[in-house]
Amino acid sequence: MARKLDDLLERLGDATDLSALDSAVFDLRDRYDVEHLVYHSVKSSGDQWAALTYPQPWVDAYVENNFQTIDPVVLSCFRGFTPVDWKRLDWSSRPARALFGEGIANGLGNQGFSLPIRGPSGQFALFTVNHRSGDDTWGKFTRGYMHDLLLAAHFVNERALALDGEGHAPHQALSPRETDALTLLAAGKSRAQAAERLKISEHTLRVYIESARFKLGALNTTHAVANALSRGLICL
Amino acid sequence: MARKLDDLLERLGDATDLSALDSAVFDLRDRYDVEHLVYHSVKSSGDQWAALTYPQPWVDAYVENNFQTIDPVVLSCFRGFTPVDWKRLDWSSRPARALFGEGIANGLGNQGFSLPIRGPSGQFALFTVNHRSGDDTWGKFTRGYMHDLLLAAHFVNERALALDGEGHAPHQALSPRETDALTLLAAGKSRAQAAERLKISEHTLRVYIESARFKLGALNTTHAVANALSRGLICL
DNA sequence: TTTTCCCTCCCCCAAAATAGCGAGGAGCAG
DNA sequence: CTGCTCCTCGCTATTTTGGGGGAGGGAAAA
Repeated sequence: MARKLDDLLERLGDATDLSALDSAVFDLRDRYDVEHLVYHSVKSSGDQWAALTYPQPWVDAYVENNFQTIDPVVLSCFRGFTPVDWKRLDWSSRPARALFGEGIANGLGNQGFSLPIRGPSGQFALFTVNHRSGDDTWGKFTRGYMHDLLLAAHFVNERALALDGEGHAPHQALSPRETDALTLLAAGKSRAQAAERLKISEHTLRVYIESARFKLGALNTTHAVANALSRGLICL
Repeated sequence: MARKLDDLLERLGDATDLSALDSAVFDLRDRYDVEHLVYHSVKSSGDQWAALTYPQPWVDAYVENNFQTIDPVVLSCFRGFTPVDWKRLDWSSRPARALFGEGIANGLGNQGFSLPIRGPSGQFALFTVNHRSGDDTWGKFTRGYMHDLLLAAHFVNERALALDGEGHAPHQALSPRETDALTLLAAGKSRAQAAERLKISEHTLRVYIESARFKLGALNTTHAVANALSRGLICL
């Protein structure tokens, strides 16, 4: 069963652009005979984008109305790690029910599960399998194909995030002291506290912060820390 | 081949404590006949911990010397999304070479690949496969078992993060305005500039920053921005 | 309906960060 | 040796933030 995936995963590994991903997603949908598959980059440094099989009117409506801010699937995935089965979510709130109804009206299936994936700079994406079936059929389906689709999802996600992240700046390295300084500031220390911790004068610390700011092209300390964090130059 | 994993994945899904994970990791190692398997929670709101088959002396040395701050594997995974093959990393720096030599001396294999995984609150973990072989054997091994082990890795990671995250407060979400404020500050804007951008008074903006600081338990603006970034609450 | 958040605005003053000008020594590569 | 970066320290003045009070309207949930 998993072998059914091998050539596809191979293709994904070699994918150099997003259209290859897109076609892979369509291919996956046909192989597993589900209603829809969606790869959706919810939060990213660049533009949001997606590789999906949803009908365009639904996508447009979703984007225009900023549905991701009320979609229980997105919200739940965003604060979790594990795959989420749609039917275990709380659809009780009014906007959520409206969203679900709208989806059905636009050709979506009533069942689904979604998988959250994160990148190093706060990128956040979803991979969703959408299907039309009763609860028992759906249960059998998830038991049978969950592993396959998760594996596929991870590959799609990895490839997508990698492609998405390719443009990111070749970061300038910080000196050890600069790293120390920014790390302490990111931890909430004031300049005086950080200087004390590093056993140097506050003025010296200031020099490090300024040179780090310069190297990172940052306008102030907060900006420098934010940059360093999102580039992985420091960590909390 | 993937069927070899089914019962293990089943077991993992039901795992309710870390020892179950631990035994699963040992089980995995035996099935695939590799040198070592490592699940390592590098960054987490709680304590760092791991489920691994490395010899204890090596683990102790690693922790004591804070090797994760110079380990190319950790550093590379931290700024990436995709699985990393050890031999494609830059081992040219002196401390890195020393680290590698120490590892070999402690019984580690010379080959490996590692997979980064992230959780919603900035948790960051690694799953590593370590093996002793020549480059060609290793190439065959990765081609043959990569998919299996990735799948296993994801399951271990998901389970581990879920267990790890169980005690953590479901961190308080920021209000839209608070998110806006922190996002602009992270982009290097001053309070005045951010207020202008949001078309509100600077006083109002300050209220948002303060309440965000309070919610995040941050000591100052920089701290709040760093927290929000690493928790994925804002992005650049 | 009441409560609870969220958004918006205002005051004052102390504390902290930023900007500008400096200086010298250590270590390493060409 | 010369130039480079890194590390260390000093001063003053200005700008920005932080902490402490408030207050009212609106929307959504309990």
